[in-house]
Amino acid sequence: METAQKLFLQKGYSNVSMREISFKSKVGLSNIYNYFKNKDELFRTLSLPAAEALNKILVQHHGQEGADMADMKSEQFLRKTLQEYLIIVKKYKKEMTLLLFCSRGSSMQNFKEEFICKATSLVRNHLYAQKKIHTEINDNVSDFFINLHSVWMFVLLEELLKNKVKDNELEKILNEYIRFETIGWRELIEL
Amino acid sequence: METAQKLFLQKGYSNVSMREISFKSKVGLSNIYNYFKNKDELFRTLSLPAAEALNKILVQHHGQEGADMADMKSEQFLRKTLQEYLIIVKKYKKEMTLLLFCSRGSSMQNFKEEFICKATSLVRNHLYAQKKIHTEINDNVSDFFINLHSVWMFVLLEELLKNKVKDNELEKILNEYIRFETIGWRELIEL
Amino acid sequence: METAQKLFLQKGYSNVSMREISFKSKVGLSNIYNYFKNKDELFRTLSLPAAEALNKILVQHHGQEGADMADMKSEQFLRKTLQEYLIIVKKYKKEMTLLLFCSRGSSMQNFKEEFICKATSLVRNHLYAQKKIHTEINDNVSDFFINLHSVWMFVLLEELLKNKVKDNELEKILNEYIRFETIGWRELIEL
Amino acid sequence: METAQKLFLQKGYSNVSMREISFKSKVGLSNIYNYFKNKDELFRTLSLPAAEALNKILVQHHGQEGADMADMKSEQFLRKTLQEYLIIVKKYKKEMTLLLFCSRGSSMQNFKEEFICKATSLVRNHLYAQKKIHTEINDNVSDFFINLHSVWMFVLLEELLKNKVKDNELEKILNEYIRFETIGWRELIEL
DNA sequence: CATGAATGAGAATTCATTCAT
DNA sequence: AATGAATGAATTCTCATTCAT
Repeated sequence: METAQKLFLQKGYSNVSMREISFKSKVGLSNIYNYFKNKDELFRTLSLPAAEALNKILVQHHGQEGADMADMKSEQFLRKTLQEYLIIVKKYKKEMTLLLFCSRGSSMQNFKEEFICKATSLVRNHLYAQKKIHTEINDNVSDFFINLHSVWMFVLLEELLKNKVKDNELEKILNEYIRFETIGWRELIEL
Repeated sequence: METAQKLFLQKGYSNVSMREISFKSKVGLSNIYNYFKNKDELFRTLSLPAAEALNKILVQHHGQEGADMADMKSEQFLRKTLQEYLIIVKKYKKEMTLLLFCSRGSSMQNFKEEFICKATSLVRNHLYAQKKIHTEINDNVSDFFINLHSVWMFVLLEELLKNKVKDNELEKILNEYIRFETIGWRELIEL
Repeated sequence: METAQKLFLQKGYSNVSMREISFKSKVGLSNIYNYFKNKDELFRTLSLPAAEALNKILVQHHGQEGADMADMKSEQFLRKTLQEYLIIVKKYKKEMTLLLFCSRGSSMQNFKEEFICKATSLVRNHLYAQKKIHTEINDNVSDFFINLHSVWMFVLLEELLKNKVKDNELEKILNEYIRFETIGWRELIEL
Repeated sequence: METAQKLFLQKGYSNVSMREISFKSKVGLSNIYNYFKNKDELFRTLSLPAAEALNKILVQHHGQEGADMADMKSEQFLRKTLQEYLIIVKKYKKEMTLLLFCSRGSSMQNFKEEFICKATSLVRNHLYAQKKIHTEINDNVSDFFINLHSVWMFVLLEELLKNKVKDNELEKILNEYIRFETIGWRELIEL
């Protein structure tokens, strides 16, 4: 599994052959198949923790909707969400990288797209809920733009994954991001 | 070439075989090799216009630096840059898609990353230049964040490529984007 | 195809590997795949003539039902049917053997069973039609027994395929078979 | 053994892997090899009772020849033989099915053919013996036809094995069969 | 009596590419 | 400019069997 992880991280799912994993790990090729049914299963096992963690966030956010969201300010909501993501990005760095950058060809290749899709609709719902409360909000923001920002937040995570960012830098980056987003949205929504 | 383009767009470079291209185009398999040395060359030929157009923008921006950039305001600069991109995205829609989404496995697979890298450093230089002129600017913005925004602009283009956006929507989206970015940067830079 | 035919006849579909066919035919393993998509397709191509010929008989018999069957005597019907089978058994000896004895593992493995099933229902219909005309017939023959005889006729063909029977013997055998069947049925039906 | 039996019955010898037997029976894969040297031996053990019972019949019939067969009438002989077969078919239903339908790939795959061959020669001898006693018999019946009937009887057993036949049906079927065969042979032999 | 780990040979199939004509 | 035939290396996966403990 170690070897497989290393290779998948280096070359991506499709460009790593079972032979190579076998050879470099010194585990007999057929022996691998005693532990993993498939090349795909091997990969899935390796990236599962990241996938589960991400899905967990989604589920939790679903639960939150309603009651306590009423008085939640945009900025706080954003910061909280980000922190949740950051924790798992830190915890499952390699698994996350596997899942987001190295899964093409595997059965996980659509995970990212689907996740963003779900996450976006969550954001959209959050926005709609706020509109109902704060009726003065300008709801004339295109769906495309909402979706774009959802992708952007994901891109932020991806870039954090790619670049090795130190802890003190991280805080600064996050503050920049939150300030940027907050003021931007305020401008658009004409709050 | 038509057939190859269609197939590459549908499945991505690695998942299209020369056999399939030959079969569906009714051009003899070995005959293809009379025109293209490689599968890779075939793909490169197909995506070249997009690559060239993107590079051209980069070169032009290099030339621009200095003289007339002095009095260029951030917003105008952004709008102009965007327009340049949009023109080629519109003109080379398919070639662009090929280049950005379907090139994995080919020798063009790193184009996107490298391009963003170059584009980023251009943006960075622009910012540094502005700092020298407008000394009141707060230059305490992390490189990571500058890079992030460069990626974001690219993501915008990608999303425009993915989603079929009508011309009237397009204008709205761009305005949202420019307003958002402008106010965000102004906030960060404390202008 | 020659080599494949020989090997399939000797060992049956599953026990012949593409490697062996390649090796013994001196046709490059991958080259075989330029002509046949599959091991299965190779086999199907080889046994197709037999399958088509058999199905053709079935179709023809369907057409016959009704009008002219009224005055057809059992013996004549039997003889005619048999002759039709014999012609194709003779013509497609190897293909037939392939289809009936060597197809396990291929997509043709159920052909025999399905064919017998269809053939049986044809025989049953013939019998029912006769019952309506000759009301004195004892219709108290079990379905099992009718089915059995359908299988038996097929077994006759199979045995003819297995044993090398000379033409003069063949005639004798057929006469024995027809006499046997005719008197047997007459006895059971109490005609 | 239970699991193996079930699987072999479902899929046939070659299409069941030791892994699957091990997994479904919850007996460690290598532990199976403590009891059975081979996959083949496992299968043989499972189908042995059927094979032995069939062979036993053959041996008994060998002994019988001569003395008491003199005054045995064809019909009685047939009925008696059939009953012997039916008893073991009933007793070793599963083992028999294994042996006759699921043995391809194992060392028992030729059992059926060889058994029929032996059985046929026994029938032939019975016929020759009768010819010597009843000199008025027409001995002009082809060997092929004799063999055919031997196969047919086996096919009867096979069909009984395949179709679930109730006891009352069984009796009727057997009577039909015996009447059919008796009158048929009488016709051919011109008795 | 049982287990977990390992093995090596072999299976079908794919693919980019080449070569002679 | 085109064709048909061929190639060789690679890929994923399967399976019966063995071995040390």
